[in-house]
Amino acid sequence: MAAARKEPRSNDITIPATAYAVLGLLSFEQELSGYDLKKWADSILRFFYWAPAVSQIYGELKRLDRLGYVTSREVPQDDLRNKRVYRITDSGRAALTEWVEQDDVEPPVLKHSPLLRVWLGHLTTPDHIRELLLSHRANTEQMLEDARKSEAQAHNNPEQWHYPELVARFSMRHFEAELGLVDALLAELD
Amino acid sequence: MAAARKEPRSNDITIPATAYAVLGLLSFEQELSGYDLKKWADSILRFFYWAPAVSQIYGELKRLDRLGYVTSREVPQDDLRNKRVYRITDSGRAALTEWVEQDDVEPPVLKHSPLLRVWLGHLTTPDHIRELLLSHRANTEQMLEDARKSEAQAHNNPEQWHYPELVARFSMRHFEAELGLVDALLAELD
DNA sequence: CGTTGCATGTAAGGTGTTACATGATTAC
DNA sequence: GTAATCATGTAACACCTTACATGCAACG
Repeated sequence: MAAARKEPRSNDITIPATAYAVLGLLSFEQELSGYDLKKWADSILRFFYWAPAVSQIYGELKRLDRLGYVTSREVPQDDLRNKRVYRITDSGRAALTEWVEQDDVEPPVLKHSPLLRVWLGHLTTPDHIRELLLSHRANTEQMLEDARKSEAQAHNNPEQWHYPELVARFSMRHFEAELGLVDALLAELD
Repeated sequence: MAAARKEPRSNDITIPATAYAVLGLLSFEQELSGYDLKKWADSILRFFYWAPAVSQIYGELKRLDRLGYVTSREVPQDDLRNKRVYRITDSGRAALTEWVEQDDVEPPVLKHSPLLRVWLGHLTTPDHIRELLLSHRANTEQMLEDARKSEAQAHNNPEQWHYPELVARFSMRHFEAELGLVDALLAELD
């Protein structure tokens, strides 16, 4: 008998993690526009997941709408402009919860291009590699700083924000750890 | 004046990092088949980058061939079966080196779905979240063990393997750090 | 005798990006 | 007055995966 494959749960249509990420953003706030969602994703999600392109967010919203996971309405903006705000439905919240509780945890995906370059160090000089690592180190420091700000923000917020705060702290430490790893590697380069 | 965008260097056709990863594998060994490359990628690249599907490897090889970055020849296998082995060309080595030395370092991409789920913890119970983290922890421990083996292998090998050894050690520490972060998060869950 | 490894590829489809199009308002 | 922010979307394309097709050899 064919071994249990994907274990499609109940009435689940499988949608990508990105869709759940967008739905997840909507599970915190009342109503958000596609534009709002993009800003949010950029300011929070990018630390531990990643920030989808604007166009993809609009696409995902359309999909979520088709599935009945969100509803939307137009709110008048200025004069002639309208904006469309989205709200998660009960069905959407249920689907999202099911996804969160899903016991089959995919491992994190890491694509560390700086390291990929280091791995190919035999093609260039140690100086180049060192420079590359320092550049990566600077990027990481920037991320760490941003993550710290994000953590501070999450800190003074209602109960619902407990988990985001924990995750923000995790991210902070993650970037701190990365700095340590880079430094150790730099030290070993000699 | 339009700000410098992608800085297309010299005669560079931009090919994805994956293509360089495959080319990189070929920069160590003399000749490898698509099949060999897949095994390699699975056993090494996956720790800090990621392992492309078999079919993609064949696709990338075709592209690299078109670009003149690799050459191939058929070697008779058993009876009727042939296998095609690839070898990096001087032009390929030059292109790869240029890529390694490129000063515009893209940051690592992390898609941490377990954390994404934790972030949405308000939708479920702390027990579920704990379970999820323990599951992720077990996966990480497995990766750590594998990375250790890989590091040990890289250790007793010729000069060229110095950088892979450093990277293997980085990966080891990376997974150790991840375990630490998960444990800290678990502790804070109370 | 069934599974795994060896070995190579095609086809289809989903995921995600960039570029483009449009246009108002606000800030420097 | 030029750029940035707000605001939404389409189209084209690149990337990558799964499923499929094929078939021998070796191991248990």
